[in-house]
Amino acid sequence: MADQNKLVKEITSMDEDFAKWYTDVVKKAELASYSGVRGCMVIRPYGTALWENIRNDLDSRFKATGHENVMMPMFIPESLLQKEKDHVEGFAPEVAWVTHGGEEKLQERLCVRPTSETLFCDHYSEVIHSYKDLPKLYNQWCSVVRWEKTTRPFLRTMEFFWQEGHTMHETAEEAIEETERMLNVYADFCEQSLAIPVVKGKKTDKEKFAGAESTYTIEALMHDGKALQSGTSHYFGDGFSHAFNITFTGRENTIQYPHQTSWGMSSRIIGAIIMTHGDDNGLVLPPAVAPVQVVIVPIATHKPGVTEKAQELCERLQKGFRVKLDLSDNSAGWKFAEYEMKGVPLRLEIGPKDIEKNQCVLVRRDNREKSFVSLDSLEEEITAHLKALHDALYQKALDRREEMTYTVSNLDEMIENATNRPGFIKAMWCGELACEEKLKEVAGVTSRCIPFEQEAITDTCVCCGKPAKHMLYWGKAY
RNA sequence: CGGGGUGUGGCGAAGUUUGGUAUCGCGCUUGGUUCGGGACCAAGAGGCCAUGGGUUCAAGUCCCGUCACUCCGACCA
Repeated sequence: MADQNKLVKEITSMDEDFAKWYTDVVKKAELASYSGVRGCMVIRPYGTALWENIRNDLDSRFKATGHENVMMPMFIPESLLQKEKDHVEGFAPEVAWVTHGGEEKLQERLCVRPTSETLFCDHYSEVIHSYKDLPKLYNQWCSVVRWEKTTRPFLRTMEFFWQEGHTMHETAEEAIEETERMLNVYADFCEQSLAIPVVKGKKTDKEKFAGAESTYTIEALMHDGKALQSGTSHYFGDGFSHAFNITFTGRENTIQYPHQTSWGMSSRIIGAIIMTHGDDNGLVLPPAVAPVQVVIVPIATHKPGVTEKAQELCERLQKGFRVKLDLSDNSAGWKFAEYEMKGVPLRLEIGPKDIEKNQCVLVRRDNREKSFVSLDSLEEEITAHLKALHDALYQKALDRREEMTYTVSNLDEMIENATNRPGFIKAMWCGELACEEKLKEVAGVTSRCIPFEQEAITDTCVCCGKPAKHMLYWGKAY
């Protein structure tokens, strides 16, 4: 009653301390907990169920675009990693090495995969011989290891879970098309399933993936105004093909090198969900991936018939939704708070008064609006409310992003904005690395992407004043 | 990897300044009463105070090291 809007007292409010709010939500919603291994987390059942839903949704999108799943080794011999120069330079500082097998020192050390381009390439060199073998459209679900200095649950851990697609194509055009196609798959997934609006674009050379010719990205804006790269798609050209000697006989009977792509989305996206939709009462989950879409809280279970009615309702709804019935002897109020903290989209309350009137109470997580719903039309109501909730989450996130997106035309404005207002900053750029570096130094921002949707703000670079080539999104990033 | 902070039952903390054998709240167990926004009563269980050394008759407390977590930078999905 002291604070009507914040019913869950155990979570630090966002305004007070966003970083603490984040870890509170991760812990209180039982998504993950720290493990005994430095920088690695235990993803708890609720977090795992969320990841499985994300995975199944994405996987079906990959299948629909013609991809097949494979499983590669988790070790990479040093010589294999060394084959592509830019790639190894990019990853060398953060790979973990296996030097012993049992008691014996290995002749060649093995790295624990930080990403699997080299393994895929090694395999592709064996299985690709003719243009008829192309395209190869492979994906793998796995975990990878990067020896990070600083870690945070989901956002940056030493081991993280992801999928990595690796494809080979006959022509550059086809590969570029694939790179763009998969970026769109990610963007659609974020918007349709996670209710997270994203900006699609291309990374600058400074920010692109080690070994890639070009890197595409989807960038999302978190509640605190920091950007989160939510998925990437890379076009490699034929650089790795040359390095790994992958060749095929083309249609004209000549030896050719295939063109490659890779693309990935990681368990970091769970961090994006938390920081896009969460509020001071905890997690808010988009219905498409929520482990529990509807929780049923029976009221006054000691009264005759209540438990039975709740069970009956649960069985009925399980046919169409992910439903949980909580029959524990915690108080109703405790349960309300608990499932709000865990972000369950809809709550149904059913008590003696409802049973009399053949209704139940339906409460939405995002705005906590209550309505009385007839049991006769419950399925329809739930479907409609889940849809409305998804749309509201998306719209709210989009509105916030727009509110927190600023446009600047010179260096003073850039510094003033970056210092005082968290969010995306749109500004023109000449294309020079020096300007990117200077902006990082004087304003603390990095280029997030060169958006596909370009606007002409001015015709000069925000930093040096020379003629501008592109409009970029800038910001501080996770 | 540089700078700061923190480590005490499962969780959150007090106790550290000024050494004297560990306290509180929540949670947990059992029984009972409750039940429409984190219920109440009663009785219990649970900690060699992160870790390794050192000082001392005596260390949660003082000294040195290590580890983990965390915040701010640098690096990165």
